[in-house]
Amino acid sequence: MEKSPRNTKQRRTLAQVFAGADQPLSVEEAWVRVRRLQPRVALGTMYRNVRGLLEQGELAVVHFPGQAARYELEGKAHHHHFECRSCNQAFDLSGCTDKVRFKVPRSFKVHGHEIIVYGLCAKCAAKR
Amino acid sequence: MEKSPRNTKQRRTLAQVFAGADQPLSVEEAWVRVRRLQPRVALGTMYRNVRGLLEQGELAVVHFPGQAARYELEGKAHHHHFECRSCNQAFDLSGCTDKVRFKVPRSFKVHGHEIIVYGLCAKCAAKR
DNA sequence: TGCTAATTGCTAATCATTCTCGTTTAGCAG
DNA sequence: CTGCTAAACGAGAATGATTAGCAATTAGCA
Ligand SMILES: [Zn+2]
Ligand SMILES: [Zn+2]
Ligand SMILES: [Zn+2]
Ligand SMILES: [Zn+2]
Repeated sequence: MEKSPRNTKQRRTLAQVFAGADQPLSVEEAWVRVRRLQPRVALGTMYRNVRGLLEQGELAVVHFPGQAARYELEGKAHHHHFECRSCNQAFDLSGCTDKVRFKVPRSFKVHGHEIIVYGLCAKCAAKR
Repeated sequence: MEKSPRNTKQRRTLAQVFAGADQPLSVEEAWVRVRRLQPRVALGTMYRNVRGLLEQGELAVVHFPGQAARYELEGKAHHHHFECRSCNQAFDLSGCTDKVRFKVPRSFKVHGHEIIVYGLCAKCAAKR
């Protein structure tokens, strides 16, 4: 009664690209890399497969305000991100304040949270 | 040499709507409320004026992963937001864990942070 | 080798947001 | 108060990211 996700060439290539990425990739960024290994892949297929891998828990989504969604391999420990406002790069921040309980009314049900720290990365901070 | 922003009726109404809002509003949500006070306002004008108020520092933007941007009056005390995953509404959470220090490398320059707590609001939590 | 449903490529359709352009109007000089 | 002009407006086209529809292709299995 389960689904039977097919092991297609394009899905394999996509997973391979994410496995070899050193930073979260947008769907189009991933598309560019996939096409280097296998031309003639449709962008729509990228979106479909990213969603598939996401649902299978193989990818995690990383959102940066005002930008297209990016994805990275799932499986890292709970962590958050730092966004450089100059070069726009994203960095992983290990750990979490754990105290993310806030004054959420008791009638609310908390599922999780997301934290983004903004600023300048080492390189960009040095330039000024 | 400065700009001369005109005090139009639609800009006034928009500011009034945000002043009376108890939660961050998307441009379309604001549009609905504006039209209750003044019909025949174009959506494009909403976007124009939101951007204007934003640039004048009268509004602040709040981003929710995968959703349209929301805006609220600038100048409130430091706070964060709760997003209901059922009805999609945004709620203000007062205060902050303050312990948001993380292990950001000392060479990085921190400007600020954003925290979003996900879950179900009181109403939606009750329905199940 | 053959069958069939999952997947693909392509295109059309959404959604949020911006842009264009002809018309209206706030703000100001006369 | 009257006119002028550039800012702002309304309507709708354009853009960029993402999703949906559909006929053709193909992975997985008998
Ligand atoms: Zn940087
Ligand atoms: Zn955390
Ligand atoms: Zn709710
Ligand atoms: Zn805070």
